[in-house]
Amino acid sequence: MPKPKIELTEAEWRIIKAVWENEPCAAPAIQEKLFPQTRWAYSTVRTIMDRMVGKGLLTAEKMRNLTLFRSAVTREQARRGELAYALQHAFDGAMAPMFQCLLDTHKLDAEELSELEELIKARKRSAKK
Amino acid sequence: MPKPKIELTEAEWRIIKAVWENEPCAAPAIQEKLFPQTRWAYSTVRTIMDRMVGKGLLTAEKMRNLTLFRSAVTREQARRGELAYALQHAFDGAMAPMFQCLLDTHKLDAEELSELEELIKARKRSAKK
DNA sequence: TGACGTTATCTACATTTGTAGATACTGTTC
DNA sequence: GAACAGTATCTACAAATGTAGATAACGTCA
Repeated sequence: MPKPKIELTEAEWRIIKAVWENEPCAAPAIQEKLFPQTRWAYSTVRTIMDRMVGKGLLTAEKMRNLTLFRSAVTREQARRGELAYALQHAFDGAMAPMFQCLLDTHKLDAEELSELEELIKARKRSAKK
Repeated sequence: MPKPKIELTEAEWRIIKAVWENEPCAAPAIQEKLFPQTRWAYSTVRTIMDRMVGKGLLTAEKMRNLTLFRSAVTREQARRGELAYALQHAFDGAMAPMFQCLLDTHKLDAEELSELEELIKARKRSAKK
């Protein structure tokens, strides 16, 4: 069965995104990469990453003096987890109100709306067959 | 200006939902209402509610021996906050991938898909004028 | 006015998260 | 083999969150 409930904190999101883009990678590289935005010290990054390994969000493999990290959940899984959280808590599991809110809040131009329509049509087609 | 960044924890969601449905209300009532699902003690509920007042999520008004609580953010605001969090962190602000993920993850039948299409069409109309 | 049920207040403690300094180790290069 | 740069480990601490017991105060009804 799939990973149960994937939920990431803000810091964890930052890190796993960097990992996805550099996989496999060492902690110092991630720290450097994030430093401009976060100003985090190496030990900060490393602590979070180690904790993420404990949670099953990353895996670590030690080679000589280097620890290589890899993501243990895919971007899709993480995204789904985040959406599931919002859907469950804020919308009691009801999709329509969620879409409604999304459409109400984020002003999309006609073109973007058409794009969404396309997505739905595509889904309809694939569901039908 | 509107409330900056509204983010609720799981426990806070539970409570504010109960408040929205009973507003204005006293803490003991909320505790009783939630007890079947949560098994929380009165002091647990009360502590969370007091902290929520501190965060500006609820307001409290003391009358004699009773404290009446009211929500300080609307359901819509809270929903928007939750979606904004997901959109920002999981999708880097891009709506289309978010919709895509939503459609991929939660299987909707033809009817529900049409409903969504309707929502989009309605939005198109109102945007046009 | 004393007892009782209701509500409130205080204090406490474990866990998780954010943050990082200090110190130790390792492999490489004179 | 001493120095050094790069990496890792350990320890720490504050804030936020989840959880609740113990105690006090209030209002009401005999």
